Amino acid sequence: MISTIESIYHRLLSHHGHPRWWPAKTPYEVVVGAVLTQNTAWGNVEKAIANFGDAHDLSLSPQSIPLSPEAILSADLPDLAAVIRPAGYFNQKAVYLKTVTEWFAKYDFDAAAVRREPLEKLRGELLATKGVGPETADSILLYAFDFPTFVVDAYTVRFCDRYPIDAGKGYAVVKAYFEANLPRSVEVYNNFHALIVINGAKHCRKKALCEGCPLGVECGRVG
DNA sequence: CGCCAGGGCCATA
DNA sequence: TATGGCCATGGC
Repeated sequence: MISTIESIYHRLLSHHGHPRWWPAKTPYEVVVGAVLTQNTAWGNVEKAIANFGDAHDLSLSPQSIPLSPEAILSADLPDLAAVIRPAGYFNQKAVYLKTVTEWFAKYDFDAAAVRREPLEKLRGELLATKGVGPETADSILLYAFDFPTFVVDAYTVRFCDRYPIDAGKGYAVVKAYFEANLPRSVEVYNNFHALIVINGAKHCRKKALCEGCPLGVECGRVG
């Protein structure tokens, strides 16, 4: 039902406005945020991001590390872990930040160079990177590098469950469902996933009935 | 106090 | 291939 999914998208868009995601200044900051937010509240990610320092500020503590790929690659693991501590799982994520940054190094930390490559090739490389699963890979490709790949996350699954939308089960199946029922558009994929998260965080958190949800009476089914 | 958050890895069967 | 344990902080 193409019209159904699209109508949901437009209802969310008119209700919440243009989301303008991902909240980050640079493509590399999206990459870092995508790893840090794994199973973690965004507020904690913001605290972790804020802990990265300015390379030119000599008053910073020795463990301070600038938010740049070069600095993260050369940083000692314990120091990096200390910086990202508020994001949780800091020992794992410190390693993951290094491995995903090593991937970015293949393109000389150049976002434009990444954008010249085929989507599926990049997706395969990212999925082969330790610490990068399907959601993180698609978040990076869509939000850092503007590739048309739909992001499926916990919010997306809850969203389908509550509406309800029978998008199937499993990451690849749900992703394919959305992509098959929407125009292949970076802007639509970007906005739709952002709106699902924004709407979910506001109205449809886990174990909470949806109150004031713009989607209508169907939304509120707990499944 | 317990539950949960914009997952992914790894061991086991 | 499909579960289940594990990782860890901070907000509510």
